[in-house]
Amino acid sequence: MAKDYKRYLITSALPYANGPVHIGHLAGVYVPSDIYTRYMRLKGRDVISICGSDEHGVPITIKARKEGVTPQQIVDRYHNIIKNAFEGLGISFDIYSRTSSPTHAKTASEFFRKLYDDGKFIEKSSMQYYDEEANTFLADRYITGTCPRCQSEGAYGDQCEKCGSTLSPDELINPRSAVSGAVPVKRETKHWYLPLDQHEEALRKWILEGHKEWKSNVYGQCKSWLDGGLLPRAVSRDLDWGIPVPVEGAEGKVLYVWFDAPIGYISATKDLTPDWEKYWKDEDTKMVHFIGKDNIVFHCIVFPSMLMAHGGYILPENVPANEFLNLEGDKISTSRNWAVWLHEYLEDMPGKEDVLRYVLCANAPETKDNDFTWKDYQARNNNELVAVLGNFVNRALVLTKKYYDGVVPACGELTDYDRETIAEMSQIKASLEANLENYRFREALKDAMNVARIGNKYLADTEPWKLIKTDTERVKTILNIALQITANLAIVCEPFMPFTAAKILKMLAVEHFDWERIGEMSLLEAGHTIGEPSLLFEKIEDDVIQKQLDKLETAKQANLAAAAAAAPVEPQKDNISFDDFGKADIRVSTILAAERVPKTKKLLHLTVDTGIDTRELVSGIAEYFSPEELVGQQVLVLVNLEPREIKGILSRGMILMGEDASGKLVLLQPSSKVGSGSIVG
RNA sequence: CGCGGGAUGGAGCAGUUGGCAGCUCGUCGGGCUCAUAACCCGAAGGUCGGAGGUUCGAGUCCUCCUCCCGCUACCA
Repeated sequence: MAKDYKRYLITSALPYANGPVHIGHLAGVYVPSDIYTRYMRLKGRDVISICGSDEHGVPITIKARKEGVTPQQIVDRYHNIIKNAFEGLGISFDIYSRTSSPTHAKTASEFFRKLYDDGKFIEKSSMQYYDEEANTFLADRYITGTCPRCQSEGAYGDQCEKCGSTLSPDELINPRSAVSGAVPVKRETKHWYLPLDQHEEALRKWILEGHKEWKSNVYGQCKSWLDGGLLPRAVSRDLDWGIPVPVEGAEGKVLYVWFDAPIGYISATKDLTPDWEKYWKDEDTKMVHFIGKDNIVFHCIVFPSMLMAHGGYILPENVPANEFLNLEGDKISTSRNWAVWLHEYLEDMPGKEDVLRYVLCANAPETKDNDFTWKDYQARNNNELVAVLGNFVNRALVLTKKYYDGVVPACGELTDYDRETIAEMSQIKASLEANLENYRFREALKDAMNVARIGNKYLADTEPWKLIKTDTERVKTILNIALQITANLAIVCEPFMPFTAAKILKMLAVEHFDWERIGEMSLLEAGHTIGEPSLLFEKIEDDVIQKQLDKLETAKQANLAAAAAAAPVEPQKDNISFDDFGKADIRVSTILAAERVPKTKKLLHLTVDTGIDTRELVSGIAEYFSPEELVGQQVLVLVNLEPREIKGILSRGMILMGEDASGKLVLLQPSSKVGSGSIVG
């Protein structure tokens, strides 16, 4: 903190170009980074703000295949939507680049090659699943099959969502490619690994000893990784979309998107300025990564390891990662279309860019996940922006217009009360700057709003509208001070609400105020003529909010319908003989006891009377049934299924359930009670 | 026993090294009328997720537990 940096390099997480940007991205990354960058610029510091689209990786190829277009068409579409939306909100990157640019291909390629030539990689061959129809190797996530633990369908190669167990693709029963549906085959493939373990000590010293001031979520996450021991990490993939691995015999292989993406920060800087090296390689540069919590490990462990392996680069001085923003109580989800999309907001709410910036900053998930609701948005606009900020500015300007025809009156003798108010104003700057320097943007925004609060209180206490009848000299001083406070607002709003700051300046008929003058009461000279007052913010009525809520509801319904339609009825399985069927022993059983399996989300530990015996089994149905409602129910149990140990409990059988396309489970039970042990067949 | 973060008046959040529990919004009462019925003052409302412990003193430190979120390495 004590160090005096000569220049600042601000990066914001590269948005992945398989969808537009939503309010979660904004609140977590782009609004804070823009506030910080604007503040740095206002302080007159040498600062550049870097961002761009992250355009490689498997999900983009999948999306392209689904839509029958090329990956390039996908990324072109979203790159443009994202870039324009950022501009619309006043996010002031010095450059918004993209990882499909020629500069990036060259930079990433050279970066890899340097590490390769210096022997920084490990080469390893392994057998991986390959989809012969789609001609592609399959990431774990893109292999589905039956879970070996809980027998449920649709488990992924890395995890079963039903029972929560962590899997490897080899364990899946009847593996299928999620890309084409084909049965995948094993093929040998060679990849390069970055041995993170070799950088463990350096990382440990750098973060755990050198950066104890990092946010607790970031520091804790890093500590946990470092304490757990790092492993070599693959940095290449078998894919035809991305930066080719620049090594002989590496045809058909590209750089892993997480190797390629952070280098995007470097190549974007190159596109911005020929002086890029002084930002990346000079110890006097302070680099700050703005990211969401899902990115912590890549920006604190993987990318720094890459930079250290390469040599010559500086490491980030801070990584102020935010938590997540929810929407109306539910997780924001691109695939479920549960989001407020920035480009749509800008269309639906023209002229309300700063309202969104304000709400997202005031409610930013700085220490924990927060919730965005349209009602809260409306309340903050109406009760804070309109009532406190907009109203004060309007009062000061309208009174000046009315009493002095828009000419700033001279400040006369000060009363004790004036001096108190001026003293309060003089304290704003230190607090505001300390909060901004330490990434406490919510608190900083409060400091800025306090200026308007001070102004409102000052007018209420001095009552110029009464004094104008008795003491016109005094009113001049009061309005002079009110106008100086208004001028101060123009400065303090700039990092948070640039559109509003510009509007205030225009109304004051002033070009610019220097940031360093915050707190001064001589910003406007007596005799200066101000411009026409207009409203900074307008009230947002219920119907506008209702429209947005309806829109979300529509998205939710459409999404449910689409999910049902997109998930067609499972095709019929291969025929079996009567004998095969006869092997299955299904009995009507009664549930005697049920309790949750501790530390799991989905598992219930059941005791059932099968008629044959009383036995224990574990079932992944806890999300749909509470233990209480199950006790006493009759269900169908496949009793001669091979017993399996789940979470330390031997499960002897499987409850048969009906499952719809959304994964919702229902009990199958006899239409009237029959004896336990009754045969189903 | 996988790891990390979180839980504080009705809502959203602060709470630095342990020292009288704060802020914004909402609610109620009052004032004001320049202002977008906006503004100003006052009040009510919290056993700080639960249980135990350390201490003269715990929201804060220790132990255990519950719930929410994220990560768990081929998930961007």
